[in-house]
Amino acid sequence: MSPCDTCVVRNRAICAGLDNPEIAALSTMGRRRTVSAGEPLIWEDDDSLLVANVIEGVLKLTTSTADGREQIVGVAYPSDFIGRPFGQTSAASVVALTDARVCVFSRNDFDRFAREHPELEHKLLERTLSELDRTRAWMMLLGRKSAPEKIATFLLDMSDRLADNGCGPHAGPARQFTLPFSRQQVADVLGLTIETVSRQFTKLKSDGVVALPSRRDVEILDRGALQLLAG
Amino acid sequence: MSPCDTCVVRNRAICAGLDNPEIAALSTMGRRRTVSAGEPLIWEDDDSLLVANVIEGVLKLTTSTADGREQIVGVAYPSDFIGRPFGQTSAASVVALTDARVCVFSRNDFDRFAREHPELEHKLLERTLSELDRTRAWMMLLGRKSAPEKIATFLLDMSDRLADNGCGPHAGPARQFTLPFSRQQVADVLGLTIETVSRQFTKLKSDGVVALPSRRDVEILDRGALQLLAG
DNA sequence: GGGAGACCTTGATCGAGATCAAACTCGACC
DNA sequence: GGTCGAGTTTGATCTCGATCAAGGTCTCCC
Repeated sequence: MSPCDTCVVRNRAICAGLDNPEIAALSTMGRRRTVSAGEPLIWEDDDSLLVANVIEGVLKLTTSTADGREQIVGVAYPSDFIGRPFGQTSAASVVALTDARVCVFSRNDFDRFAREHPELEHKLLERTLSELDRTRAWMMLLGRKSAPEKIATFLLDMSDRLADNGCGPHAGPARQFTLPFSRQQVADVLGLTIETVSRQFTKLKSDGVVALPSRRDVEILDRGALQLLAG
Repeated sequence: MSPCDTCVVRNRAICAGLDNPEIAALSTMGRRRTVSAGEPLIWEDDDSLLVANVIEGVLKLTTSTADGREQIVGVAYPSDFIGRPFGQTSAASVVALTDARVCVFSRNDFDRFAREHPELEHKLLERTLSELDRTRAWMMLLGRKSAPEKIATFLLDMSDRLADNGCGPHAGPARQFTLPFSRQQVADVLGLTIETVSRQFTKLKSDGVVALPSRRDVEILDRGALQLLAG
């Protein structure tokens, strides 16, 4: 397998600020990997000590109870960072929602490299703080919002997240987009059942708030109404 | 107001690894402040740009909806870090649950200082990663656990958190402890109503799983049962 | 383009937890 | 000690979302 050069080039967020010799060093450590939709990102080492960068695609981070209930606790988009440097194994498991390409690093190598490159640690810190903010906002949704509010908030969030996937100028939220989630996965993000999600989608459609041209496609017809519903 | 020297001494987590001149520089930036139970930690600057370290006491981080529903999205114990360096204002508001002492820094000063001291940024990163792990585990609770499971998980979590508040050798989880939360605040942590929390406490008491000598005091009688209930 | 199966929608019913309402407890303060 | 009031418990009822149970639809693959 060749060094994962494209991931360090594409992943501006992680690598910005490193000058060239440092990028070269990071690139020799990373290995590119593809993961098909539905496949887990299996950590190759026995000790489960890997970290990764998303190059392309969307992955979910989930935790489950012993009896099989699942909660999606995070979603990783291109340029996002996956894994848990500097500590015990993260409890979450990672599964690709779409075909994905990632750049994988051994955790030990990555940790050592990060310690030697403060600029990388700084980027990682900013990114982790942002993720924590987002996660806390989601706690509000899970603990206190009703099903209609959850669905509306979810659609607005997806609209924002899927807007700036490309590299162009920030174009604002997307009016139409393709969900990387099945109905069950939407339920697992929102702490609902698949039936409730389906009913809420149907209601939004019949109220003329959204159009649903296909199972995965969403077109927002009345953003104001969604924002009102989102609470 | 004098430089906040005790906070940097006591807060090993933030300051470990900095050699003495650096500690001196940090200590000139921080100002000690006390906050009474129930009082918000009001950010003094107009632009709400402060960060802080907890020296003593417990504080809650909350988000609220427009119509007044509240969710506690984090709890800060001694040595924990509060605030949002390197970015826009965090959405959460901070209120002391007990009388508290904190060490406050101007965000700009702190940011600049952190950028110049990679060891501090590293500590901050480890801490933020741990907090993210904890927050994600809480998402599972909020999204997928039943009221009895939530209460049991909460009590076990409190037992762990309140155990190593002191500086002695790690003594394992506490068998009895004083909750820093009112019933309403427990409800706000767990995404329940106060009535449901009260009923679950009463049930655990009459089942002999816990003793409740006073409103705020808890004694765990049957930890195994709690762990079973926690799911 | 036809069949199979995964995924999704819809309907009927149920129940956990919310809501509404009232009594009780405990500590603070006079 | 008595009173006041916030905080808590307990009870009755209601409701939202879960659960149970069919159908329906899209897509993949031959």
